[in-house]
Parts: sequence; structure tokens; C-alpha cells
Amino acid sequence: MSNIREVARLAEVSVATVSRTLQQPDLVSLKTRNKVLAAVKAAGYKPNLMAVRFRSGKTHNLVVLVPTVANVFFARVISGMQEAAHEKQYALLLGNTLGDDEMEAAYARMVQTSQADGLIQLRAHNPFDALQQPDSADDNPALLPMVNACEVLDKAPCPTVVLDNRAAASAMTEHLLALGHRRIAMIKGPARSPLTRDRVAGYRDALQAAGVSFAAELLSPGNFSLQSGFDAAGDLLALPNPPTAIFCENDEMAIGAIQRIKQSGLRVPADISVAGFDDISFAAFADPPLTTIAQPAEEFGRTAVRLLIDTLEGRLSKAPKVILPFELITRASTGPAPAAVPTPND
Amino acid sequence: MSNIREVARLAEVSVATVSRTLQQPDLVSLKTRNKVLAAVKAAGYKPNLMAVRFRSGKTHNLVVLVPTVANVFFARVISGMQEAAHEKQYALLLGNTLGDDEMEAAYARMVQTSQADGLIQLRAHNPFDALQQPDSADDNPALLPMVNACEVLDKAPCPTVVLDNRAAASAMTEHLLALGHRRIAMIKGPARSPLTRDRVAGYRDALQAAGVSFAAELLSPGNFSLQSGFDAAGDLLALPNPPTAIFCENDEMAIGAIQRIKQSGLRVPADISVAGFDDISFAAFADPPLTTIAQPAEEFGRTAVRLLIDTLEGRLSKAPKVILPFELITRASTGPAPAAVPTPND
DNA sequence: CGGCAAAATGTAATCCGTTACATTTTTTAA
DNA sequence: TTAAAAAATGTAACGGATTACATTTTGCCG
Repeated sequence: MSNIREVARLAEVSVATVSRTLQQPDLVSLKTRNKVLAAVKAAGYKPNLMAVRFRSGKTHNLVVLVPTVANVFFARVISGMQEAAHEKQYALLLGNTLGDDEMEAAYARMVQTSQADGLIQLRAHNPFDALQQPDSADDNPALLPMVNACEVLDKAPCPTVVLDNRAAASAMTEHLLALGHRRIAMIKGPARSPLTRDRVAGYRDALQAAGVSFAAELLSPGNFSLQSGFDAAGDLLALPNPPTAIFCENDEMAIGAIQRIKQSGLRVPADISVAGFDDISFAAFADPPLTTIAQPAEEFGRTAVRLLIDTLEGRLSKAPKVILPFELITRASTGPAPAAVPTPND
Repeated sequence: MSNIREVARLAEVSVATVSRTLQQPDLVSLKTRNKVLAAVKAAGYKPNLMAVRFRSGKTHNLVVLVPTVANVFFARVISGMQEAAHEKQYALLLGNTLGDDEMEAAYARMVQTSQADGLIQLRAHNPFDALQQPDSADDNPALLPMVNACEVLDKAPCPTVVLDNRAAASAMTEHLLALGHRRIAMIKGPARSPLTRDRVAGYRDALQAAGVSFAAELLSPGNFSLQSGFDAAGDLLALPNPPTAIFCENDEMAIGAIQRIKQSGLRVPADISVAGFDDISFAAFADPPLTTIAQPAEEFGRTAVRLLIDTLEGRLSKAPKVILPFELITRASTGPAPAAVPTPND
């Protein structure tokens, strides 16, 4: 591959002139500029970006830490990131971490070794924790080159992008309460997750406001997979006094739950209502179509990338906390509470 | 950030000794080694990988061109890539191209400008086409630093990883024929795609082998989305003589089709059988669970990455064509052909 | 035409780690 | 003990683009 010296030789100018022709053309006379551009073309010259970045110390790469790309919601978030990153001439380095702290630390190290300028974390965990911190002895407590989105740390040392999960869960619970449901179960995510904690809080807010007492046995743990929704629903159906509605913390679990309920010979929503969260594309094509909370997934990605770039390029002094809107989408999977729940027959 | 010279100063040795301590420790005496390692720790030294890579000319980055990450199948493929790449210390740069040639070319340019060493393309299109070719005036017709997987070019100038789509489609069609179906429709992908062409060919192979004549009106175009499956199924149901089975080129379209069929008041599989392709996680949780062709999605990704790294590191002389196995998964969405198809009533 | 400012161009340092080659130190064998 | 071989360490060039600073050329006015 030809380099800048080759071009300089061809154009019979210095390397500085070639560089200027490409970076600040107005500093170069028209005649020289043409000569240089011709040489560039003749040599098929493409600046070696490794060299440029090495010198500038900026890689224009962003690491994305995602628990799993195989999750439809995260896939949409990443789509949005990609869009915003491409627009600003940044590239995304994908880190599929499977929620593993070690793996996250490995990717975070890419920032410290100048393989990437910054990092976006979609999970409530600081991947720099285990690593030696960037010199915090600095004057200001320096924002980490990081943005935390979707599921965020309570005290994130960086900008965050979230949904008001508590309000969203509350809204969905209210929707079910308004339909007459009193025994409303929730299939939640991993207990430690702040996201789950907030959604459970919203659920309890709404119950309390309606004067319905909280029943611990109606809180069933899942892991956001179809199978876990299926299993959790089975547990709930096996209760002595099963729920008339199940609110799942994501659409996958809701679809799994619906499948399980149908296998018990019960109908959705006639016997049991089911609600989801996320509004993934499959939600509208579920049977019955799923009532859910729509999240602006792509917007999460776009916003996170923009905030990160603003941070990196020093346009932020304080870490903003952006809250994105949700929307309750009412479809056919939720309906009026039945007078009494038939006994499952499987 | 401290650099190697700083460490050398602290350890009172030369930079070469520091470098050797980290790269080839056996060339350095134990005493010096310890001194250097202590200095490394004291300085919090992390080699600047940009510098390393600039000098070596290898970025250890791979670009992945994917039509859309929001597709469940591709998401799994990417998961597999990630796994293999991480294992070999490579990073993945994600290029969500939306099937746009311009966008692909933009990402391909990253290889030419030394931002990435190679590229994996999941679509049948050579992204380097529009670009100035790497000097092919070379001695051998030099393999492109690329691997083409999933949907491959007929004459790919690089290693490829594919499924025998023709055989798979044929197998599924045979399955439907064996159930007594004679009017078997296919919801296919975009006409230009080799993948679609092969699957249609397999479908026709099986029909012909069974002595069933091919009917053009039973070939309905889709674009791999849920909605397109829904719409295409609607068109098929509206035919004067609708099919008794629909074979969809992916699971999303199959799920969309099932939904449309149910809305017409018909039952799956009692009135119409539906089959998919890919075996995404939602397939097993569809209602009814979907008969489909399982593809080793993660293995596609892993194999593609390994082949690419082998290519880049010069371990391949010829471009291999790897064919991965498929498996017919029989679930409840396909069943015996009905005596006669009831008229849809919507 | 002299003289000065402005514009254009050139020179060389710089970013940081690696490594060929040179030099010094240690070990080994005679 | 000494020469030669082996091991350890050091010096400096290198990769490619950018850019501060130096130098040359051009343009303009008196």
C-alpha cells in the first residue's frame, strides 16, 4: 500500500504539503493541490488510519457491552447505536459478555489500552471496577469514558439512559387492575438487577394504590428467556389460588407464559391475562397479540452513543441522566378478569 | 498514561529490555525481569495497542457485515462469531448495513484503510466490488481478506460457509409431500438472493421427484419479516385454490403466516400446515410449535471467523467451501393434508 | 525596484513499541 | 588464566501521518 511519502515523491512536493492538501486544502495553492490530488489518485493512496489514530490517540472505536446480542430487544438497541455511530464516523466493537464480569473487564481493558475511546454498558455493572482506575488523582473526578443504558447503576459515574421502569410497571399493573384483576402475578428478572427491582416497585406501587395486598408467592423469578417464562407460568398455575393475570418483565417470557397457559387448557385472556414488556416485533404476532410496554429501543442506542461521543469529545461537564418515554400498548392478551379461575387440567 | 520509556526509566534499563520482558521473558535475566515488572506495576503501565498495531500493521479487528442485527438468526450467528473472535484475541466491528451497497462499501473501506484486517459478509455481495481492488497484479490472484457466510456468492473470491439450502428445502418439501400435501406453497425471500434461488430449487426438486407439478402462483415473495409472512399468507389464502401447506423460508415469516391463517378462521395444521426455516428460539414456542429446519447458527459464526483468521494469517492457500449440516425438526405445525380446504371466512 | 507582509512549502520532531544490530557481561572450555 | 561462545542488555531505526517551526516564494505598495 502506498504511503504519503510515495505520493509526495510523485507530486514532487513534501509530505507536509500532501497532508495539508488532504486535511486543510485552503492552505495549499490550487496548482499544487491539483498536482497532489493527481498523485494521490495515481498512487491509489489511502491514508493509513492506524497511523492517524496512533498519532492522534483517538481510535474512533466504541466498545458495546451487551449481555447477549441474541436478545431481540438488545438487538434493536444495537441497531440504533450503529446508526448514530456511523453518522458520527465511529465504529462499534461488539462485546457479547453473557453477563460475565471477567469478560466485561476484558473488554473494558480495550479502552485502557487505546483500542477504543469509550464504552457503552447495557447492564448495571461498572466494568472498570476490577481494573485500575484512570488516574482519578486528576483535578476533577473525571467522568469515566462510559455510558450506562437500559439497566443502570444507582450511582453511575457516567451519563445514563433509562426508562422510568417503575412508572411503566405501575402503568401496566394499573391497566390490569382496571380490568378487574386482583390476583396479579409478576414474572420478574434476576433478583439483583436494579431493573427488576424498579419494576417490582412499580408493580407494588400500583397494587398499594388500589388497596390490593401484595402476595409474595405471585412473584416468580425468570431470566428473560422464553423457557423461563414458560416454567414460571407453570409454577404460578400450580398455586392453590392461581393468578388471573400475569405481568412479565419482557415479551419473551410473556410468550413463553402464554404457551404454558394454553398447554394447561386455559385461554388467554378469557381465563388468564398476560402482559409483556418491550414490544418486540414478535409481540404483535403472538397469539393472542401481546399487551405490552413499548420501549424506544433504537432510541436507547442512539442516545447512548451520542452521549458517549459528547463525553469523549469533552462537551459534557456533568453526567446527564436521560429518561426515555414508554407507551402502554393494549392488545388482545389482556382482558377482563374472569369470575373464577377454572382449575388447570394438565 | 505512562509509556514504555517511563517504565524503562523507573527500572533503570533500556526500553528494549522492557519490551522483551513483556514479549519474550526468557531473553531477560530473572533479576532484571523482576525489576521491570515492578516498574510496570508502579507506573500502571499498559502497552498502547494502537502503537503496537500500527507498527505490526495488524489491527486484530474484523468487520462483520450483516443485513440486520435485529434478525434473530443473524444475532445468533454474531454470537458465535464473537465467541470465536474473543478466543483468538480478535475484536468484531459491527456493520449493520441494511443491505445497502453504499454502506457495505463504507465498511469494506475500513479494511483498505487498515482499520480492520478482514471482513465477514453475510450476504451474497462483494463489498469490495465498488472499491479499488487490492493489487491483483500480484503473483497469485490473492484471496480477498474476506469470508462469505450464510448467503454466499456463486463465485465467491474467498472462503465460504453455507448450508446446503437446496437439500434442506427439498427435505422439508418431502416431509410435506409425505404428509399427503400436494398443493404446497412457498413464501420465499427476495428474488435475486442465491439463498432463495437455492431453496426454491430444492422445493422444485422434491415436487418433481414426487410427480407434483409446480404452480407459479404458489410462490409468494416475502422479505423475511413477520409482517411479510403475514401478508404473503393472506395472498395465498385468497387464491381460488389455496394451498394445504405453506413452507416459509424463515421462521419469522412462518409465525406471521400462522397468525394470518388463524385470523381467517382456519386451523394449523388441521386445515393448513406451516413450516419454517432456521429454528429460532421462538419456533418452539409458537402456537402450534413450528416444524422447521434447524441451522447451526452459532457454528456459522464460529466457522466464518476461524476461516477468516486462517486466511489473514496465511494458513490457507485455497478458498475452502464449508458446508454445515441442517436438521429437520418436526413439531406440531405440520400435519396430514386435509381432505379439502375449507373456504376462509374473513 | 526595494522591501515587507502574506501565502506557500519544506524540514524535522513526534506519537510508542518493536527489533535488527551493536555492545557489554557472563559462562564455558581449554 | 584466557579465548571463545553464549547470554544479557543497550542503541537507534522504523512504521505513517501530523504539525510546529523554519524557509522560500509570491504579491503588493510605495
